[in-house]
Amino acid sequence: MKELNQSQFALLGLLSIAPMSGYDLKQLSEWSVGHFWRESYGQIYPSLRKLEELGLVKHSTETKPGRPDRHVYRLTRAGEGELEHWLELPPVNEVPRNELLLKLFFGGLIGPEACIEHLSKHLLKLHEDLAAYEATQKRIEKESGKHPQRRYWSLTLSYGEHITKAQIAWCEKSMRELKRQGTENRE
Amino acid sequence: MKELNQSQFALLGLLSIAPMSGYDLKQLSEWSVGHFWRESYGQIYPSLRKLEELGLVKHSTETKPGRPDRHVYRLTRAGEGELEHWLELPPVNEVPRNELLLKLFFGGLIGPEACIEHLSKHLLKLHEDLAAYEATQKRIEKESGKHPQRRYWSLTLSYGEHITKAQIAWCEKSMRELKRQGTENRE
DNA sequence: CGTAGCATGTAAGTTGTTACATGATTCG
DNA sequence: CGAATCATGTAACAACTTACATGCTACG
Repeated sequence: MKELNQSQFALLGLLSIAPMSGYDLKQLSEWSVGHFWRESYGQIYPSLRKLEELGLVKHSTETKPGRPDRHVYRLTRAGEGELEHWLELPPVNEVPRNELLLKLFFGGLIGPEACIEHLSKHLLKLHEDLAAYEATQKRIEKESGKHPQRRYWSLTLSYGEHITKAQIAWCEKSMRELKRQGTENRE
Repeated sequence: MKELNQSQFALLGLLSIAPMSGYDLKQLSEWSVGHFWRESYGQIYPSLRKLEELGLVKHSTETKPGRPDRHVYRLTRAGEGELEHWLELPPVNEVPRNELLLKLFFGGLIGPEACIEHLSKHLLKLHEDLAAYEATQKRIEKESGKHPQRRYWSLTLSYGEHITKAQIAWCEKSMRELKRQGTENRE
């Protein structure tokens, strides 16, 4: 009676939106929860099997000529129950590793210029992320104008926007400081 | 000629601050980089061995009566070189998983009250984090008033402060919205 | 005609956590 | 006297990524 892991609950959650194949799960997850949750096929397909063994999902096969078979999974009652139970449990958040910060922490060894270089690349990425959040917001409004959960989806996008803006501010401030330091030290 | 992994570079980095034992590395890392990087003993001890095999660190043993032996590791020239080379490479940042956001994304299944509960717990944690950053800032000033890298250390703390404050703002806003929604729906 | 998309899946390897084992000393 | 701190380490497991394998269709 092994417990499910986070990945498996994530899949149950996505299946609560609509019945889907493994391929669909990957696609949907990428634009919907992709900014804070990623799954690879190497996790998805074996997990779907296991969930089915446990009776939490079941699949039906759709056949179309000239197309690979689609295995469409849907939640069972038991699956819904498990999911809801898990959703109520307080979320456990570990400290995410951040390689940029780690490199900056040891920045003295490579000097301010190299650090500024890392930061400016990061800054570009952040602006792209911001643009992506806006695009996703629009996509949610279009593709699910009526879906009762769209308010919750916006909540998680709003998170992305908040912390991305905060990172932009931090990046710009840090780059200014490093530049100042660089010129001061030449005296 | 297997490449080193992130953990091993992190250890090299910490050893660049001062020669240390595995135990010391764990202690130091917790308060210095602990808000964005964690290592367990299960990684530290085997990694130190491997780094020594590769000639990137070497250890000497300190013996004190009535105390366990300390294996103090220090960087070799080769180790410094490897570290610096890695620091120059552009950092790779994967999307960190966030269980809180995942649960909120599916919040429709448990309702606004349960989501507010999750958020308020998170909010408490965020305030603790903020307090911890201030304490660390002071500790840095005290314990390393002269260390040339302390500006870089402050940079990473500043990151923590920025995104923690942004998260606090997001939490409060989200809680307000969920409360509004909860009362509106009763009509 | 090559590339991207559709669609499934596996195998090998890497990485990481957790719990365990040991044992002395110091502090309350 | 019990708990925390100092200090090392291993074994078992869990989780995750990547590359590979297959093969058809639609598009430019």
